[in-house]
Amino acid sequence: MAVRLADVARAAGVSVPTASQVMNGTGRVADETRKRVLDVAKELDYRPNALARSVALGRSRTIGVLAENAAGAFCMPVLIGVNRALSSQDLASLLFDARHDPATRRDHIRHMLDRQVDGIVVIGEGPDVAIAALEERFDGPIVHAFGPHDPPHAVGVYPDEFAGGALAARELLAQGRKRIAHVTAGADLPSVKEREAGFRAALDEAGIRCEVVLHGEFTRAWGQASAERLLAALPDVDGVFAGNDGIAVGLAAALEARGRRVPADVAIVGYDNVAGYGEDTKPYLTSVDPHLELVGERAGAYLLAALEGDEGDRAPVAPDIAPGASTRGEGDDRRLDLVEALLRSATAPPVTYLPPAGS
Amino acid sequence: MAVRLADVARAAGVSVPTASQVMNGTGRVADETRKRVLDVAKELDYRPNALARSVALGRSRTIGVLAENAAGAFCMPVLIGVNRALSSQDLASLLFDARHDPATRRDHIRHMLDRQVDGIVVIGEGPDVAIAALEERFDGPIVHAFGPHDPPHAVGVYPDEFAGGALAARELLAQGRKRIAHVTAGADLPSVKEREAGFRAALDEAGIRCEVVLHGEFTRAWGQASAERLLAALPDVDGVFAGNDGIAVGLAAALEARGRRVPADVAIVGYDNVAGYGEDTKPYLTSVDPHLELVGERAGAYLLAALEGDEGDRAPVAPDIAPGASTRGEGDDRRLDLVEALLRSATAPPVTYLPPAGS
DNA sequence: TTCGGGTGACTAAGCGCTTTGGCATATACT
DNA sequence: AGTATATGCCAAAGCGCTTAGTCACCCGAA
Repeated sequence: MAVRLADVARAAGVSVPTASQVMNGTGRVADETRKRVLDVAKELDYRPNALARSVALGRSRTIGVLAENAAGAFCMPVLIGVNRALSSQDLASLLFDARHDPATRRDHIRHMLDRQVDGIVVIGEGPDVAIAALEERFDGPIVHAFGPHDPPHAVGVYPDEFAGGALAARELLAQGRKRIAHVTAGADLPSVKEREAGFRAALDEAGIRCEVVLHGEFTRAWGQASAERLLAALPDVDGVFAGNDGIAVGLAAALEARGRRVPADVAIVGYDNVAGYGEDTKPYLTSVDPHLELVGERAGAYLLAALEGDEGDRAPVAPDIAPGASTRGEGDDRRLDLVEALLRSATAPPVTYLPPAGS
Repeated sequence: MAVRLADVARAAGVSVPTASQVMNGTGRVADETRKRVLDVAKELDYRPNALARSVALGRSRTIGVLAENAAGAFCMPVLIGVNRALSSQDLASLLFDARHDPATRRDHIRHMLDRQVDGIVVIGEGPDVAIAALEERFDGPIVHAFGPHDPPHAVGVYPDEFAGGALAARELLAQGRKRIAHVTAGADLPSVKEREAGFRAALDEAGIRCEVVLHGEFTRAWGQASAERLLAALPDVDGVFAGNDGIAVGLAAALEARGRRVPADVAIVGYDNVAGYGEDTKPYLTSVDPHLELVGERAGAYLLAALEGDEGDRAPVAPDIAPGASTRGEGDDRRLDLVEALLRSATAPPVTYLPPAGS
């Protein structure tokens, strides 16, 4: 079957421990011997059995990733980032999806601990993960990416919501907007609070007030519904920071329906940059991109550091602005039809797929 | 530290092998002893070390999932399905993302084989995965979910594209449409061929012809551009099957811009149901939903069966129609939904997989 | 009373790897 | 020459678990 370390040792005329030391670069081995072993290993294409190694070492070089809701739009980018960080160090990740279910979540936690994961990344909510893990006598690091954590048992890596709010403000300010509003979700959500605080802070710096804040929910329907209230409260509004892209799109459409041109009359900044993820397009919506991949990558990197005993970097991840037509318009002055704008932005590359021969 | 089987054995006053047999339900153990061991195990909250077990057994109860492009819209649903199937049997999955890079892909294959995966699921392209795995002396099952495979080394589980095309046809027929067209991507793509064949077959059954077929690419831009040609070729077109949702929304918008009302004048059916995935919305677009989660689940189930030595089910996965306003009308939100659909479709990558071409 | 068979536990060996400790041999020094 | 020191390798033990093989025991049958 597979090539074992014993095979290499035999072929190289050394003992198994010596071969082991060569493979790990530990212990004292003569250069000449080392080379011989390495040559033989390469010759035989020796591939160490990571499982056995893990048992001997007591470390699996595997981390568990627990997604609260894998189907959600925010999970994949974070997951990709986590994996990128891990694979750079030959770690692998076991993925579990809790599907918002406490029982499932607990099962998965037990399961990953049974598999001796060295650490845990939680993507999304994951309440009580740290507690549950502790109850199972888990003593590895736990890091939450993009979800609240339970200090002091776990740490978290998050997008910088405050900075994101500030970016949104600066985008509007850069377009010369003065009558500013914020349409967002419930004020009880920490991310909502942070974004709003950052938004206000950046406006303050410029000596401009946020005149209206409407709290609702993170849906397109709310964005649409908010338009009327917004116009009633601030008829000459010329810049809106929407709490997420759903709100932004709903609001934009509803404003257009009421005769306000976007961005000529009202500039709109969204949040999350969902449209921008995964492909290069010139989108309609200007949106704050929280760089979720980077959040995942940082979370993974933090875990790597923690496994080495170091204190990793868990600074919030700086967002970016993804410019779109909803604040910067187009070169010409003509009315921006939402659909037309979207269609104009269609720059998807052609399909260049060829089926493999003979399949 | 953790509780070992030895701890349980000692506390129960038996030897380790006896305890092992109790935990596995193997061997002959007196009922009284069995009960005592189990009680002690529960008492101590014994959790077997899956790693050590794997080494002893030579099976890791872990499967490797290799995504060709995790960031793509089609990956996550499949992945979720795979995981669902696996977790039902206490298997876990190691996730790797090849990112379209052959070198990365090969690295990941080696890596997962090093970790002694019992089987492999490939999501998306994954050319040569089977070959590479074989070269590494891998002898476990390999199943491709939603991507071409290399028979006879691997098997594939795919959405039923033919049936999907037929569904689209029946949706249009059910709405009484007679002047039918199909706007799709390049005829060299197997999925395009299958969908078209299914579409034509179902139309034939009703004695209706597909009068125009336009081949382009899987983009919104092509959908938009196709409108003019479509109207030139078939001015009184009243039903269109679009090859994917991107084409559908582009076409819908362009038709609306030319004064054709959707669906009053022209009904449109898309494919992939990207808008419907992951969130509850009242969609604009009627779309064929290929049930990618189910594809993943079936692929996982197939692997499970293969690991047991059985021949699993690899029949194509039947699609469904996800009804929307573009064929069945209704909804003041229609235009708004179109906007959203466009936003979403901005992230939809082209379909690049092979249908079950008799494999 | 002895023998065969069934029962229920155990000892031994093995999975593939790692680490510790010790023993030769070679080199350096008085 | 004889002691110290360094070098290179290996035997042994260990990780936590599993399986195969063995053995003591108790029973009923002859």
